Amino acid sequence: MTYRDVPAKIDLPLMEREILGFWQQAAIFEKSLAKSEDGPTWVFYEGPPTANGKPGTHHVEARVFKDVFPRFRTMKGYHVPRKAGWDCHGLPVELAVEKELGFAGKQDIEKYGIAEFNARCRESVLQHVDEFAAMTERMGYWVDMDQAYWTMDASYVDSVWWSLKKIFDKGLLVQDHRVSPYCPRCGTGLSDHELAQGYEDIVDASVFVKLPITGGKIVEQFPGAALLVWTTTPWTLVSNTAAAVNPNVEYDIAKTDAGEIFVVAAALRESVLGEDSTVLATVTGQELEGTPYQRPFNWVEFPDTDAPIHTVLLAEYVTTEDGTGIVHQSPAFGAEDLATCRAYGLPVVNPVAPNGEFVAEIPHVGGVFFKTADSTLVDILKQEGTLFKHLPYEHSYPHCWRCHTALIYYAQPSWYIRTTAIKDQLIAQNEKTNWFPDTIKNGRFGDWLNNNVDWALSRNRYWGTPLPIWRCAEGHLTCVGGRADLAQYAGDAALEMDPHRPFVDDVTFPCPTCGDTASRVPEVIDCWFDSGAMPFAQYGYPQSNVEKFEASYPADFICEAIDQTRGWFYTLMAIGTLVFDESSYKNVLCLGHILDEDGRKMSKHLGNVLEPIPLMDEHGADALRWFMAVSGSPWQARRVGHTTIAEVVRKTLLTYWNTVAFQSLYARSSQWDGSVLTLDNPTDLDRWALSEAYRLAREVDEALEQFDTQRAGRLIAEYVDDLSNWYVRRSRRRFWDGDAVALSTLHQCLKIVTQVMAPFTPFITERVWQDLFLTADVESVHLSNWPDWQTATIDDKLNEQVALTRRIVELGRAARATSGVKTRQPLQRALVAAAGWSEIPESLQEQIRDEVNVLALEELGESSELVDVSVKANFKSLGARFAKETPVIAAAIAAQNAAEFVAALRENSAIVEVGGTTHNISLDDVVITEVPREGWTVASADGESLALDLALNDDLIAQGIARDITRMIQDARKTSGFDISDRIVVTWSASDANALVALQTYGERIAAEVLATTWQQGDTNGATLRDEELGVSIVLAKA
RNA sequence: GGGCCUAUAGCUCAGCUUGGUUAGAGCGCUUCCCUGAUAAGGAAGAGGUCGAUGGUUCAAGUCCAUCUAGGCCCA
Repeated sequence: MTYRDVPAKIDLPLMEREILGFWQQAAIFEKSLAKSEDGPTWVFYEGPPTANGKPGTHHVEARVFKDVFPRFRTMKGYHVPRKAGWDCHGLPVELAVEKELGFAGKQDIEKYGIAEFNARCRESVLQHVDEFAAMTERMGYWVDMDQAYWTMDASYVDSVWWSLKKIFDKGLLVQDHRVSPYCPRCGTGLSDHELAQGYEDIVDASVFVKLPITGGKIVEQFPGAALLVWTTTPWTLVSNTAAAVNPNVEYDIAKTDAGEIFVVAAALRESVLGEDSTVLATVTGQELEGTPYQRPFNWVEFPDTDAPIHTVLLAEYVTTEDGTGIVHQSPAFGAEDLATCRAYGLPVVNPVAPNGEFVAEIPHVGGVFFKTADSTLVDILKQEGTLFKHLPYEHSYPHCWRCHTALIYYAQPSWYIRTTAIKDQLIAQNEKTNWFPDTIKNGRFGDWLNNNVDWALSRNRYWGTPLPIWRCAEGHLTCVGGRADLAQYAGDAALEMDPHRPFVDDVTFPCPTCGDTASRVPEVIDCWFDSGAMPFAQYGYPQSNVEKFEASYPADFICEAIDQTRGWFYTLMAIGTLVFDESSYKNVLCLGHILDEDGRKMSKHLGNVLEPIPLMDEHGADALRWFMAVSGSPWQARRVGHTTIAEVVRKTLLTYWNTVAFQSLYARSSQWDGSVLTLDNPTDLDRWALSEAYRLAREVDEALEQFDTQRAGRLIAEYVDDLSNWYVRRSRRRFWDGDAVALSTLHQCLKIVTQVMAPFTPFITERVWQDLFLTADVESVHLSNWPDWQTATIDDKLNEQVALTRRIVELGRAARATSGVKTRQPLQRALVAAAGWSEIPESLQEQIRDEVNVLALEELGESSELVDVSVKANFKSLGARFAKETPVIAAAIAAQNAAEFVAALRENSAIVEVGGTTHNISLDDVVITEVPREGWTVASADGESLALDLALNDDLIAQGIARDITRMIQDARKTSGFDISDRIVVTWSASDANALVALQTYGERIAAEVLATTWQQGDTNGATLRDEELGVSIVLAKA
């Protein structure tokens, strides 16, 4: 073991590239897995990024956390396999390819050929995966990309099919006609996820429409009465099927000042009909049920039925928040409408074709795009006198996020997973899950589960896992659980088949029920099912790797950004529960988003995207990683920019590096190489530094157990600062002397910091390990074990004493600053008052004397003629006892003669009298502050004080001059380019009497300090080093 | 429109769970000090109506309500 030369300056990005080479060449990641093979497994699942675009900085964020915890756990002895994964399927990939090929829609794809189109999709995925791989490697995210799972792999599809068959066999995979958002241009339904991206603010016509009542009590009593409905989608009036009211709401039958009679919700009457309207009667919604009315357009034919078409229905969801409290029902275009009308057995009529146009046979609007038809329809309503009011209505309406076509809520056949059937189970699984932060569990995610709707699984698209259901003309369904299963029905050719469209579409077989030919249904599945199936599909389970899967289910840890709440976090839990009756993860870390420097979301559109690789090439991957993990809370949105990243580098990483360089410099200059540690006779400061290092190892350990990287990072930063700016600063002399105990102590402390930092900043810590700590047994910091703090000595009392020492030093510096006497001028004494002072060991007092540059320290407390005592209330203690009376008691305490009061308190307990009542006051009830009397230079804070005696004498002055000269020579050594260990010859002369005394009296001390082997008074003609103020001239030469 | 999160110094953020009387850190700024880790380090200062309003309390940055602004998710 030898210390290598550590340069004071470091090019972080350059160093990182070297380390990447080392890791690869020495296979460190593989060794870290092999080393921990016998340890307990800590299961991590990689959420596959969608390979449909370039990676962004937000991908780095998630990957930092996905790397920190596995590295940490590995150092703690766990085995943490990390299998990479790529999400390959889905509309995003298709759209990217469509754009590349300049396609306008599905017709173009079919013309081009599905096989060719899907081949292009596959290529596109491969290209983007390469970019992700490059980013992943550059940032030092250790994940096995050679064994990555790809959701488009045949074995993966086999597993997905297997799970779908399990769900199908439970009766939970069903086809249904439901209303879902649908893009007429793309010709497919959209997932909720896609929907969210496409809301646009638009202005629609909102209309109040009269529906004349055609029978029943109301119209008998009030002839001409009409229902009044409100809608923002006039085009749906064509297929009006019913009107719905809330059974528990009161409705007014009211007359407008124009003499018309309407039924509207009582709560909305004034706002809709005007304040002048008069109420003729009031009924409940319940009483309106069954009231027949005349529909606005009678162009659509309804099938013959006994169901109550064009009457009033009851529906709890109707509110009186806006509109009229009566909702027009068109079940083909609204999920709630459909549910309400279904309950009454009403038929679903749909005059709009899948391309978004009204079918040709509809008068006036046949062949017109649904949204465009609004104005024509409003005009007709106006002409017929059934339009009551017409207002522009601004709202956000979903559009296709890619082609900006207005979406239509559209009833169409789709395949669903009936997740509502397992809702209670999902809620129970969520209860067992640890969320970080905890608020997601019962908040965002819990709400989502409570409002669970069935999973719309199918997509009428091309590049996706085909839905493995075959259907015959009779409608018998056969769900196939993999290619092997398919081969049972359709022959062995299926075994080797690419299980994508169009190949799978060509496979037919005799229906097992009736023998008719069964062919596959046309749909593919939502790609979110693919990623949610990764716990087993990544291993091709159950077709292969059965043990591997069983040993790694469920996961101990998953981590993604918060937008995955309803994405991957949900699909993982849902599929796990559907297939294995158990959620697939135990702990989930939910990250906040990364924003730009102005707090805006990063988007291509705004041009504020930070590209990860250039960012890391500028600041270093460690810097970016440290920033992500430590700056701010992981689960809160955070701003990232060049300045903020540069700052963390300077503050913590460079301070750490400087300390390492310091250690290396002095160890090497005294031929100390770290092979033998001498820790036998440590100083108090040595004991403190080591004790604090082990405390750090413990506290970082505890913080990371709670996934709290911010706390861990703050602890590390504090320790690095303590080590550098207190331990090293105070121990410099010992390092100059090559003190083996000091070198051993700093060696050990740095080793511990290096280890606890390693999960966060794997590059710089590896560099340091190679330079200082490399041994034959442990060739990488990432193969080392977490520092063993359990058996180490952590001395809390010493820590408190050092903390007090440092506070006193701060007071000393503050007093120096106000005194105007330079710190280089020694002073005779300082007086200190602080609780616990009497126990401060001599060695720590020495630190204070040295830092403050005084010859002696004395305790202030006992010499009462020098001190003023003040006493004030401790509100926390008094408040608990006296509540309302606290302020008067506090005032009474302040009014006491402080000196006598404190004396009484210290004797026993004191008494204050308020309004004739006496109260016992104890020491706990007050805060006592002792400050020196006037005439001293004093600094105090929080009841602790230091006072400087500013009196000077000749000797003190001489010592001050000696120190000035020392400093002058040291400066000259440096500017002359001498090495720190060069010995010198000093020739001096003095023109000032004081200086002469100082040089004579303290010459030996100065000589020792500046490494002078010869110290002589003599001829200094031509000296470059002269100080007129001091009256000193000096000639330096190398010895 | 609904739910959740956030708002503290010029900037980036702690503190809020468990209320206690001078609200902190880092960066930046001014002045000074120290100096063989030195393109570092330290001290002092300027800079805060702790988003707004109201409430609870002897006491509110901290608890409650409402509002405003931003973010996220949903509709």
